[in-house]
Amino acid sequence: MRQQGVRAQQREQTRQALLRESRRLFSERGYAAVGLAELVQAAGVTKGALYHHFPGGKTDLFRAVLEEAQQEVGRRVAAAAEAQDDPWMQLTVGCQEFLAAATAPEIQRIMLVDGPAVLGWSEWRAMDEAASARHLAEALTSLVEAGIIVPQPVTPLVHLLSGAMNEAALWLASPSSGPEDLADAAAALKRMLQALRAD
Amino acid sequence: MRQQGVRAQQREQTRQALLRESRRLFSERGYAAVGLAELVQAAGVTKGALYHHFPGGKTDLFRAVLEEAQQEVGRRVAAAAEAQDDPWMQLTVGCQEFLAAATAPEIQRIMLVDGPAVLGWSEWRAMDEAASARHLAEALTSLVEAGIIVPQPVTPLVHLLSGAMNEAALWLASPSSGPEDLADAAAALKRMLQALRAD
DNA sequence: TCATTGACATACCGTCGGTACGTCAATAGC
DNA sequence: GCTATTGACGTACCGACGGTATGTCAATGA
Repeated sequence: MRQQGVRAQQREQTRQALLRESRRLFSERGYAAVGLAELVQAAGVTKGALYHHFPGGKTDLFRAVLEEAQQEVGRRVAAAAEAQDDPWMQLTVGCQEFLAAATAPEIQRIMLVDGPAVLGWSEWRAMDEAASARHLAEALTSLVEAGIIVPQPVTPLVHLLSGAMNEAALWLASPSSGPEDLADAAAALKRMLQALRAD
Repeated sequence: MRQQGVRAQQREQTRQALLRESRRLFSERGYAAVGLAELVQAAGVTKGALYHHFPGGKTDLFRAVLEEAQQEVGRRVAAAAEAQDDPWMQLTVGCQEFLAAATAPEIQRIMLVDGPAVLGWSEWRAMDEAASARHLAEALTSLVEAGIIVPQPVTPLVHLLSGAMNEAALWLASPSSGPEDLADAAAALKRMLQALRAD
């Protein structure tokens, strides 16, 4: 199925180079500080190629990079959760995994800082929903239905928890926090989750 | 004390016009979408005036606007909290007030979306700390010392709660949520706070 | 009264995102 | 196998934008 014709092969290669280099540059210096000239040079192509693959220009390219990063996080969280049998453990382990995944430098800035500003909060939120917040919502819903969590609307909960973890990840990755803070943050988060339980 | 000389009076007037119009434009269309030309025209001045008052240019102007917005929120939260006698009520009422204040459209985008992206998360966080998160930290600290909250490091808590409220405010102000969601979000937040109590 | 300075306005520059157009090889049809 | 077509770019250029250097003129202080 792969490599049907030298044409599509080259195409995919160029696209991947663009994605890879832009992700690196965006995460290192931020969306606004990276120019297209530098971007295409790093990828070994020209602006013509960029606009051929991403008609929307810089914004479109960023959108693709963001989606990639978000889905990576989403997969990591889902995988960690599915390794657990107990629904409650799926929630807590998933949250821990999210904290770890969102702390990675190559993810941080793109997903949590530039994302909302470049694409607007609504679109960012929709993408986040599709990639990873969806899992959180599903986990909470099933826990409510199972009676493990006290009955309540899950949507506000998703936003509160999602926001808490996002900010915590930002803090944990910042120079103002040390490696020992991760445990404290995880513990505090666990306590907050515990508060939702019915028993 | 006010109006010492026609000179300082005009100066302050120009500065306020710049601040007011830029805050309006930034909150309406976002930092990146507003050009300096439009900005200075709306304020009735020229770029020379802008760079005279804000040597750092667009970034400096945004920083001043952000600081203004943050301190407004901080004052509202502090005022609401101080109206309460019970320390625990100070915390909960302060959080509710923050939710209300941060939902205002003229605050939202500047404080929660563009802020971290334009100035970087570190600087944004430092300003937030000085303006409003400080109050949250103090309230939590005194509650821990009073034995009302279980002993634990407060810094992670501050970040978790702050992030939760920020994201909740963003959601509550978005078209994807209705006015009835505010009560649900407030209730969920209250439950999370309740989880911190020792009794 | 006059020199100084502060609060701007004007003119200009480099850079950046975006677009129009040209090029050339890979594919498709005969 | 030959040719028409198309797709994947490269090149040249444009307008707009943020930023700066310089000019101007009234308020201030001696």
